[in-house]
Amino acid sequence: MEVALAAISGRWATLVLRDLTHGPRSFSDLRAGLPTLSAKVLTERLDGLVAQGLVRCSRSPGFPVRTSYSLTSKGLLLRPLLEQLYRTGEALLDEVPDH
Amino acid sequence: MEVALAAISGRWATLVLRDLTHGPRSFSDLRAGLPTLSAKVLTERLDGLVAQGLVRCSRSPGFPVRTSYSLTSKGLLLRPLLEQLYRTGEALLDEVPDH
DNA sequence: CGGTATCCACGACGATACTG
DNA sequence: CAGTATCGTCGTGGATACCG
Repeated sequence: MEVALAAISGRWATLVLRDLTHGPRSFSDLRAGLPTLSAKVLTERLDGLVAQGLVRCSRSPGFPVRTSYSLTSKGLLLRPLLEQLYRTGEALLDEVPDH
Repeated sequence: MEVALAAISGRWATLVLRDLTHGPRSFSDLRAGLPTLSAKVLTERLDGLVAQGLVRCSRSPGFPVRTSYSLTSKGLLLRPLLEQLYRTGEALLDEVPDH
């Protein structure tokens, strides 16, 4: 469990991973999907995810540079967990407050 | 998803919840199960979980005091998520490092 | 037994400005 | 476009000592 928790640790890492489950995304795509996330933090999260082997990054040559972030096979293992996060969130919202 | 993430936010909150899925636990039980967790942090996590309505606490009268923490119906909703965390953790460990 | 009180360290996060 | 640099805030967590 601690291993899985480390993978999704931090609120933003999880939301970045969710976006990537829908397909490859550029740096700007990710920023557009997470409007309140600063460039610095996004860079930090991506660096961490790449270091953990969950995400890979490819860059186009030339200028301006284009990047493409995508999930590795290891990153794809997180999909069921992300789906369960979604389902559990819905169940919690359905529950009457304070009972 | 953000709702579910909030529920298990923090590494320790999740591990406390896991212990409670096995039944009611006293403060000492929980400490024994999480040896590296300080009393202060355990108290903080429990207070937070109670405030979120996921855990309840009952105290025996007399001295020395005995407490019993258990999951509420809302807390029980987290069970599938905790199981998925376990399964995902195992899958990540099976994966060859760096691929 | 079941906590509090203090203090401190570190990482996550945010805002703003700037660069290859 | 895709970041880096700098600075500051906040929450989580650890250590130690103490209390009802």
